[in-house]
Amino acid sequence: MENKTARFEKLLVKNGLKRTGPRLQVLEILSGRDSATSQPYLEQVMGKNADRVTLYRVLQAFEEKGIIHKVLDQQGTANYAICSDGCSAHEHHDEHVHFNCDNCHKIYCLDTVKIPALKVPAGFKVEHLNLIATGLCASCSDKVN
Amino acid sequence: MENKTARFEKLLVKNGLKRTGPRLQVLEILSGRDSATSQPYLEQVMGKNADRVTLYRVLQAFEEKGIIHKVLDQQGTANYAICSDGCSAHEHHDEHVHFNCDNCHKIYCLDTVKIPALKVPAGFKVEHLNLIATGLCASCSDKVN
DNA sequence: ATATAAAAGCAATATAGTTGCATTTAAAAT
DNA sequence: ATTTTAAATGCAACTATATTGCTTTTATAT
Repeated sequence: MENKTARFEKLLVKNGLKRTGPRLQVLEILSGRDSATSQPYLEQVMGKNADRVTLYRVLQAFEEKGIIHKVLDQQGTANYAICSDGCSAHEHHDEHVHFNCDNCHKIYCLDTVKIPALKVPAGFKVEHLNLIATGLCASCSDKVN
Repeated sequence: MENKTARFEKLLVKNGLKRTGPRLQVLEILSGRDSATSQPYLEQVMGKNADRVTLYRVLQAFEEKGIIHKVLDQQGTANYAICSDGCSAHEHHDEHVHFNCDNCHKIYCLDTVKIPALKVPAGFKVEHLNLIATGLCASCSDKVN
């Protein structure tokens, strides 16, 4: 694999964002995880490397640029995951299913599962769809059996 | 229509809950609305008729008994709506679509729109589905045109 | 009328997120 | 290399939502 940090630096520059410590660290953390990551977790892991407010602003900037997307968990807490290709500042294309495991509480982006089209009552104009499934993830249902 | 308060009182008794002022008022408010109602709104409307904590506990009790269901809005704030028949303390059956209007911010329960079944990756066990659509509700898309 | 479990009230605290402003710094311009 | 400057960070204070422990009140059964 190519140098990861270099890739992240390019990504920042491409989006008109300066190459800063907190930003690189957030990308580093998010890219190393197989599920969406909560703000509180990020805050804890980053420790004193960045102020809480900085973290919030980094996340907001990344979301606006289409670098990450936000998904709320069952408690309403923000979780973030790196976007698939095809997202940009102009539009997110993350209309995949999010799977919320009742056991390990991880939130998986099921990129392969598309949200089916929907018939809504007359007059309603659907702009975006957000489907959250809950249950047991592959790893946890394994353990139970 | 039959006396509404009497109906609510029966509902409480049926669920082993005492007939109290705050509880009746919450039912009164929720039943008079055409969309899900946020905790902050309820708190404001109830004013000094009930303590904040009481309100939270009423909502929690109702949810546990299957009288109301909770849906989080895009900010992660809890909103509540009276359940359709068929919900109970043992299980909720509110797997309808929630429609979140970008303009008036009302959350509609689209009871008639069922969530389509879903194919998920091997190993994942889906327990519940929660589909939130955003866009313009019938009333708001009317106004725009 | 009384007893009692349940509910409500009150105070304090937790958690997530925001705002305004001063300081620092990455990167552009010289 | 230095300087400049817009962008980013840090800090302090604050807001909103939600929770916990404990005391008092009350709906209901006896």
